[in-house]
Amino acid sequence: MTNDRPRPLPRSFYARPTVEVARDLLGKVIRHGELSARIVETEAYLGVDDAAAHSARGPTPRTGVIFGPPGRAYVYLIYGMYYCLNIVAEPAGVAGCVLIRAVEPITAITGDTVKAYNGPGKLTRAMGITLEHYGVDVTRGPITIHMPPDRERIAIGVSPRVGIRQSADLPLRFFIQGNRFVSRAASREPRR
DNA sequence: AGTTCGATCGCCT
DNA sequence: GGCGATCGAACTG
Repeated sequence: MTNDRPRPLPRSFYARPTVEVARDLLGKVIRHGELSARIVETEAYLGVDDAAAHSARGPTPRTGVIFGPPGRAYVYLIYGMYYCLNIVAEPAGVAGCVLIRAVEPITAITGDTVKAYNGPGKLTRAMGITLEHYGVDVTRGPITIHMPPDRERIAIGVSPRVGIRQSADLPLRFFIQGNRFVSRAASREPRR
C-alpha cells in the first residue's frame, strides 16, 4: 500500500514521569483520521505538589482517567466552548498528564493555518477532537501518536505555564524554539 | 439551589 | 489590556 501506518508509540513511553513525557512529546506526530500534526508545545500537570492540576484534589468523574493507565486521552470542556486535549502519563494509579498546547499540521498548510492550530482550544477544533474522545487510548486510536518520519533536531524551550494562578512559578511548559505554531502566549519572554 | 470561576479565544478600546 | 461567550465542576449555604 502507499499509505504506511507506523505503529503508535508504545504504552511504556507514557508510563514515565510527567515532565519527561511532556518534553519527549515535542516533535512527535499526532494523528486523527486523515489529519496529522507535529506537537510543538506542551505543558506538564503533576499529580502531586501541583495545585493547578485538575487531579490535585483526587479523582472525580471528570478527572478519573488521569489516575488510570497511561496513554489515554483526558479531554475536558473549558469556558463552555473549547476542548483541551491531555495525554495521561505515569504508571496506572499515579496522576499526571500532559496538555497539548500547539501543533504544526503536516498536511494542508495554508496561509491562515497558524492561527487555527496555535492554541489548546484551537487545535482540538481543527482536528475534530471533542469530549467523545475522553479516555481514548492513543496507543490504539482513533487518536494516535507516532514517531516523526524524520530525525530533525529540535531546541526545546522551557517556561512557566500559561493562564494558571496556582503553582504559576513552576517551569512546566515546553516548546520547540522558533516554531511559528507555538502559541502566542508561550512565545512571550518569561518575566523576571 | 445558587454562585463562582476556569489549563481559552476573539473582538473591543 | 479588558471583556463577553457559555458550560459544568466545585464550593457555599
